[in-house]
Amino acid sequence: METANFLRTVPLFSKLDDSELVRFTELTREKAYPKGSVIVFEDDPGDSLFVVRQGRVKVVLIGEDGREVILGVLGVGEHFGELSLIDDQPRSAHVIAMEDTNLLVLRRDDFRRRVESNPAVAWALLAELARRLRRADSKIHGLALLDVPGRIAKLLLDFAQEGQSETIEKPLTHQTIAHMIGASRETVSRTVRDFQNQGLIRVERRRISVANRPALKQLAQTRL
Amino acid sequence: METANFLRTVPLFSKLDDSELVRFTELTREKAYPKGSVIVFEDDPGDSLFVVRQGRVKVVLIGEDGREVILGVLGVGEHFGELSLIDDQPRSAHVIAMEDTNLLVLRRDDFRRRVESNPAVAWALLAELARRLRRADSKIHGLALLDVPGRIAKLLLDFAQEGQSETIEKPLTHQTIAHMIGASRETVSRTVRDFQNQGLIRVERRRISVANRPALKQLAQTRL
DNA sequence: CGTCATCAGTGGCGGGCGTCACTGTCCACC
DNA sequence: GGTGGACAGTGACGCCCGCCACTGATGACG
Repeated sequence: METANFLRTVPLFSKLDDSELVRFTELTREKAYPKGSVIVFEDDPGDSLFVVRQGRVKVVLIGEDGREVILGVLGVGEHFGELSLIDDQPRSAHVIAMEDTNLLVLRRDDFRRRVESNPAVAWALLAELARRLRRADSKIHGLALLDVPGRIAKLLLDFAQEGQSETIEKPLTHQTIAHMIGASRETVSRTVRDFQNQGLIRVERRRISVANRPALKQLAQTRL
Repeated sequence: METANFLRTVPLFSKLDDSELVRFTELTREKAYPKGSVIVFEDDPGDSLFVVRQGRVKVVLIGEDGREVILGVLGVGEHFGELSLIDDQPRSAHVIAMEDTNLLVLRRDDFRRRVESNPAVAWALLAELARRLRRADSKIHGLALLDVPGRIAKLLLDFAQEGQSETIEKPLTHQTIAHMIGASRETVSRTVRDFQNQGLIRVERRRISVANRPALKQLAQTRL
């Protein structure tokens, strides 16, 4: 089955043997969300885990005045919603589709049973949460003591990292970047232009690539 | 045994039955760290889990220029070091004793074996990581869109929360607060004074108590 | 092929807050 | 009980960056 093959590529499930994988696929429903739709609301009681099958979503906190912070952008193969599933607390953020998106949905009870009967999944889940925690800490680090250029440099390096390549395939608008680093759109605009002029990055058709990695590292490094 | 009784009070272990608890205690070594000593170094390969038996430690990131960010302050009954233990990655931060401190130390392999053979521990660990992740996200939220007074208000409320009372027992220096919220000592000093003058908080002998919770909430709420 | 929405580029203004430099206070410890 | 170290309270200065207000570009869609 096709879904099973897809799940096999997701770290969370990759350690499972075939029969176990099939079990999971059977518990899965696929659902479509048009661009801009809200998939989960903060403070909702949450009882599902979602895996991105196609498209892209953003995890975002929104203040009452409407300002938002993007905690993360998730692409194909990434998942969200496990927190509420683990601790029964309400959802900690909104999740919104950035493009037309298809998600695999897993209900809590089903998932829990599978986790409990299969330590490999529990372990993979722990590893995933550990990874996120490290990233969150690193983000806090950046927000606490880097200026805007530093935060942007850090962001670009983070993205360039996970893509292996020097180029960042995800098209990011300045607005999105701004929300991710807690800055204004205008400042991002100016800074990106500066980076370009200094030859630190190369921009073509809304796609950014890293041109001078060491210099960016420098900026992202606790400089005043 | 005394250590067993202590472990029983720690959420991570509280779900265990007595025999299991005794097994854990047997794997435990107690170690003393004088005030100011570094318990773990960032980037070290880590292979131990620590539980605070007595005293207080801070989890801290330090930039090359020496500036630091405090990710958290841990008191009696709290633990750290599980990340490296889960994913075999190097430690993600320094941990430093803020007072003379006693820690229970658990080696990785021992702990892993116990986790694998006991789903209750795995589940408790998941819950703990989930809790931290939520807090980290909330911190990111604050750093990204609150000004310094807002961040301080938020911090005070967070502390007042977990202590149930309106008073914060942990004596926090302005410097420490500053490092926790990514601000300068001077600004914290001035802001605390302002809060006091406005009757939002009460300070006596380095102990802060919340006097006007709603007003603080207001400040901590995505105001400009 | 216009029309509208989304995104980007710029200038100007103002204020929040970091930094520097002291002064003052409180303990701890010899 | 004095002395040094940690902590706290100001004042002054300056700059980063958020906010406002436009002006372009680009691309989707009827």
